Formats: sequence, C-alpha cells, structure tokens
Amino acid sequence: MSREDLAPGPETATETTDADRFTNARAIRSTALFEDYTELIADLTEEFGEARITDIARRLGVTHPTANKAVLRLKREGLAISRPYRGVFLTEAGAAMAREVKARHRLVVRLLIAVGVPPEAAEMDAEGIEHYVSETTLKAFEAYLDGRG
Amino acid sequence: MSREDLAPGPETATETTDADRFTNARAIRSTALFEDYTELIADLTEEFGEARITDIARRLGVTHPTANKAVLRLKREGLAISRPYRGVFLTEAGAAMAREVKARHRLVVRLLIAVGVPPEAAEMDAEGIEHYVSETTLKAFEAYLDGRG
DNA sequence: ACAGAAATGTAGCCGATGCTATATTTCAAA
DNA sequence: TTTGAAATATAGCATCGGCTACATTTCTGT
Ligand SMILES: [Mn+2]
Ligand SMILES: [Mn+2]
Ligand SMILES: [Mn+2]
Ligand SMILES: [Mn+2]
Repeated sequence: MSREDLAPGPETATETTDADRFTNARAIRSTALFEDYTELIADLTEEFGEARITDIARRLGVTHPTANKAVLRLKREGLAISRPYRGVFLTEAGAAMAREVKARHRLVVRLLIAVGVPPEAAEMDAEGIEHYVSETTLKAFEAYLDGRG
Repeated sequence: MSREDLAPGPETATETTDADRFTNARAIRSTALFEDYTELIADLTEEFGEARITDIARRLGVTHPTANKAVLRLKREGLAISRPYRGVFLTEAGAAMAREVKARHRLVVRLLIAVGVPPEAAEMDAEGIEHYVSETTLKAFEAYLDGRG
C-alpha cells in the first residue's frame, strides 16, 4: 500500500497540489530580485535623472560589487542598459516591469493599511509580500479597496 | 553636494530606511525555506508518523537529493534529526518553528479570503506571503478577522 | 532467503547572491 | 592641471539551492 492510496478524496481533473504551490513560490523567488532592482532604478532615475551603482547599493543595503553583479544580470536579461562607469537605465521591458511592480507595491501597502496594519509595518512587510501577490489577488484587493471609499 | 543632502525631510531619531526594508526582506528570504520544510515535516509526521525524504521531496516538487541536502542544513541548524535511511523528525526548536509557521499560514489564508480573494488563489499566494508577515501585521490580521465574526 | 524495486545517500555540476580585496576610471578641489 | 577622493569594475571566495548520475541500503514479493 503506497501513500498515494491514502486519503484519496474525490479529486477531479485539475487540482492544485502542494508541489504546485511550492513550485510557484520558487519561481517567484527567482524573479523577486529583478523586480526590486527595476523598481529601484526607476525611482532613482526619476529622482536624479539616472541610477548610479553606488546609490542602488546604498538603497538596497548591499555592497556595490553585489549591485554591480546584479546589474550585469539585469542587462543580460534585457531589462537594463549601461556603459562602463556610467549610470544604469531601464529598457522598455525593464520600465514595464518597474511600473507593474510599483503598482503592486502600492496596492499591497494600501490593502494592509486598510485592514488595520500600521503604516510602518505595512511598508516593511510589503517589500516581501508584493512579489507573491497574483493577478487574481490583486484584483480582489482593488475590489475590496473600491468598496469602501 | 551629496545626495543625502537632497530631500532631507524633518527626520527624527529613528527612521526606517529603504535599506532597512530590503535587508529585512533578505533576512526573511534566507529563513523561508526552513519554514516550509519544518511545516511540511510536521504535517507528514502527523499524517504518517514520520517524514520520509521521498515524501518531503514530492510534496515540495523537488528531487530527493535537493530535499536531502536541505535536511542536512536543518539538522546542522538544530531543527531536525534523522538517522541514515530513516525518517526525519523535528527537534523541539523545529517543532516550535513549524507551529509558528503553520499558524501564520492559516491566518494569512483566512485574511486573504476575508478580503475577497478566491480560496484557490489565497492558498497559492499564501505559500509565499506567509514568510513576510511580521508579528505586528499578524496581530492586525487577527484583530480584523475578530471584528467581523 | 533472495532478488529486484524502492528509498536514501553522495558526488559533482551549475547559477544566484552575498562578501572582501584590489584594480581602474572619473570627478573635483587646489 | 594635477592629484587625491569617489565611483565603478573585476577577481575570487563562500553558501545556498537546484539538478543529474551513480552508489548504497532497505524493503518486499516470491
Ligand atoms: Mn520587494
Ligand atoms: Mn517594492
Ligand atoms: Mn511557504
Ligand atoms: Mn506554508
């Protein structure tokens, strides 16, 4: 008797397994860093006209070699461009990601605050939560926030 | 003129910086895997009396060498114990983490559903979100859920 | 009791993401 | 214009968390 035989339940065609959920979370984890970088580069570009490696590193709380290496990956993925010893800029794809992430970030913060989370904690937790909020959940957040003025 | 001089604002003694938030998220990211493992090992132990590597791997959607290596790290951190070719068991510390994580998991799912997220999406997203919900936010979720019966 | 199947373990590869230490380049002050 | 400081780049190290391939041990059916 194998374990799959235990507690079979009346499962139909499609069913979300534990593995599906964990696999989904792993996939998201691998893109979360890019999301944070693009969002940050967009912010810095708006503030200063460009995103310098030093500023990226300081805002993220990492050393500049770490930021530099991450930017190399961003460039490799077509999300950013830069010339040696100069600022980093987003490509259209990178800018699109930044817009999408920023919208998600703000919505998550708003939702958290709406259900009673103190703003400081909302901002703190949102930095991690934002990456795991699906399109479906995002819509639900919007609907919830709309339905209260 | 350095950039710290720009937009200084009337900041007082303690202020949460962007770096603080990202550093917090990175710290959590490094413990999230342990949280999933301990929660899962607790589940399997309850269901089957022990947690076998094969079952852990299948539920997580990874290969068994991956699960095996993770369990080695769990043991190194004092969260689990096991003998060769035998099941994995949580230490008291591991069991405590499992209880804490499971409570957080359930509360996040309940909150998401309460604000209108479809149960399927709530379960999916919670697998990632759960790790980033602070104690403060957790309390707020509880208060919110209490105040609606 | 044994053989084959299943489970577990180990070796070794890879990329991501952090770090320190050390070049190299650019910027800014004298 | 020079030169020291700041910024950037690169080299090299470590750990984590995935994988495949292969070895070993345990379990199971005959
Ligand atoms: Mn983030
Ligand atoms: Mn963000
Ligand atoms: Mn999880
Ligand atoms: Mn969970």
